[in-house]
Amino acid sequence: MEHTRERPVTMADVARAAGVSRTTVSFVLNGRSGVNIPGTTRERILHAAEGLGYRRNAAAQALASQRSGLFGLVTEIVTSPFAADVIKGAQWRSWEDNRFLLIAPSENEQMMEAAAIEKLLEQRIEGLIIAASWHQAVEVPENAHQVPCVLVHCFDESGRLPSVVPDEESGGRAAAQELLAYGHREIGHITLPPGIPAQVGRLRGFGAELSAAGVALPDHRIVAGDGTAESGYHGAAELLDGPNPPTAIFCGNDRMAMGAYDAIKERGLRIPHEISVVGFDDQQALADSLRPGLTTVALPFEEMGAAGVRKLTAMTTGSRDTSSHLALDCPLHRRSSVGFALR
Amino acid sequence: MEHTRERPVTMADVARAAGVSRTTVSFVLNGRSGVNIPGTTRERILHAAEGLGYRRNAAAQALASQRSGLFGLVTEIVTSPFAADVIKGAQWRSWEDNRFLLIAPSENEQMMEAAAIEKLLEQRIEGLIIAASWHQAVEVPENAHQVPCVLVHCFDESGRLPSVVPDEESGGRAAAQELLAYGHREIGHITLPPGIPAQVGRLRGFGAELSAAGVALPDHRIVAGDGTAESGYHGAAELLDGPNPPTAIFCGNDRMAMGAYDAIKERGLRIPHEISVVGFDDQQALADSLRPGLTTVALPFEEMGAAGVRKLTAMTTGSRDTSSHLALDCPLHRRSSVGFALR
DNA sequence: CTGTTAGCGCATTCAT
DNA sequence: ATGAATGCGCTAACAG
Repeated sequence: MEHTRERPVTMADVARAAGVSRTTVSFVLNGRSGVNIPGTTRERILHAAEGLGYRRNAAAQALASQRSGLFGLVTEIVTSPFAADVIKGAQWRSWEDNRFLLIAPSENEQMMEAAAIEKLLEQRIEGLIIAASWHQAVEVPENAHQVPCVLVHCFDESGRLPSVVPDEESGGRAAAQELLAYGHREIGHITLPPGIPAQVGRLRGFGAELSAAGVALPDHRIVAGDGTAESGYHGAAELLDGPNPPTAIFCGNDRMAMGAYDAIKERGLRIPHEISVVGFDDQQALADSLRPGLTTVALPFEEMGAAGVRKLTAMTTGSRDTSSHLALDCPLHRRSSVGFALR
Repeated sequence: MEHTRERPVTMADVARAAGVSRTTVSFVLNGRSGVNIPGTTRERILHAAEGLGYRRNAAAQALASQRSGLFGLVTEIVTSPFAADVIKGAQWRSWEDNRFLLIAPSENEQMMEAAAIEKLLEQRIEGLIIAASWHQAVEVPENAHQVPCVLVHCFDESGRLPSVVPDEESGGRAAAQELLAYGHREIGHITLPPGIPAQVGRLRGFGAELSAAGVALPDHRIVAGDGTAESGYHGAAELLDGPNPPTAIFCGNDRMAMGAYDAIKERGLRIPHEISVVGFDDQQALADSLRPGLTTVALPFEEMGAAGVRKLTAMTTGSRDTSSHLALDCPLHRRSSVGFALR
């Protein structure tokens, strides 16, 4: 281990070697526009920098220019299985934009989140992304407002902060289209807790698409769930035990689909031969353990992360792109739980 | 959007408000040890900082102290499905250590990797982790040596750099234990390309465990694969079509297990009732699409990421922990492809 | 134990 | 077009 600790070469060194001033070096190395520097001088400087092994010092540059080139992302990285995808999208986009992304865990405790943001602010981030683990209205910590901020997979009540969310309706429509394509016309739905964006959007999109195809979704075919496997089990039981049971069930999320599977199997029905199931969320670990594999609607996490950064970039470069609210499509992820309708 | 751009509060401001010098403020705010400052003075300073809304400027601190508090991680984030887990582990550990982790994509092109590291070095990272997407010997770019560096999921030929790798043998043993527990004694193995660490270790551990249980693994039960599904198909075919076919097959990786599934189903055999299969890698997307779910050995990515950071921390704090090579256990991930032996 | 002084490496305004 | 001067906010000797 011999990281030879020679004094690092600075711009001054380069300037001296090239026989020009530090200013000139700075201009050349940063490709400053609006300045015309003789080609030979340019060459000489570049060559000297190369030869000396000059490397820019980001901290010094940040301090002097008051721009860190950093974005921050706060998310529940350790507890949320989705966070990784948001990070991936945001990270990739940041890198492409020639910026680094600083990640800080929030883990849902309001205090921790503010503290995490505080640390990011110490790093003088130029923009902040706050990502939630489920589509909801959030209370943004006060200190988040000290820098351009965009919300991902959430939004603030007041609507002042720009946000990137999944288009839940598009997901509902995708689910409906799939079931319709397989000939289903007797369809049931188990909802999420009433009022939350996911519940409202998924149901609305689903209902609209069915309706457009002339298929009814009567009230008795819509049973209320609460997002748990338990409620999925009971919801499915209710749908199946009633008169004229549906040939397909669209579950508001994968966890409920899991419960529905149990109720279905308990009744000796086979998926997808006798009944089809579509979930929502595309939770790997879950769809992984279900037999047969669950066809489900995915949330566009990676895209949301990338879109968040893109919006931030637009904001920090002053482009008045305050088309604040972006909703991204939720694509269907086919596995094996949808089959042709028997009736 | 009114991020009021007042002049940020500096230490000088705090010092003035508290009626002390900047040095004293610096000492107090950084909890500098070995200095005894009157409790009242401390209070006064802390209070002033709080009141003025002082926030440390990381760039300035980094510049002056020559320590950035940053670690770098180079990995194939966009193309490798495993990278996210390494990042998660490393990110979490870094945060706990009060450091930020800077991520840079390598995507396997040697040139890009050096360039990525170069950017990290501009940020004056204090340590670097290079993570590979498969267990291999790597050629470390020259510039990586300018800072403490640890390799994750790979190692350098010369053995000079510390590394954290999976204990492939432990994985082989885990696979053997599972099959033995289910009563199998006629077992086949499809190997990875000969010579690579994963091939050597997995086979060795597997063979050793069987041998310890008095079960033979004759040469004709070991067929050479190359890691592709195609080779898994052919390998399984060879094992099944020979005289005295095995009741279980341990595949060197999940992709080959996938191919093996095809050969098995083609011959009318049912998994796990008539034949058991164990894979290696625990590739979500793959195990996800296989029916029945594949029981497979997982690589400890998250742990490796965390261990990498821990090692880096030890190195940068001077602790002479040059117990350079760390190998972490590979645990079995049970799904549904292992059943009781018929014979 | 506290304050004074001098950089850290770079950007930038203002002369030349 | 280039160079000199100044400051970004903080740390770290060294004095007092």
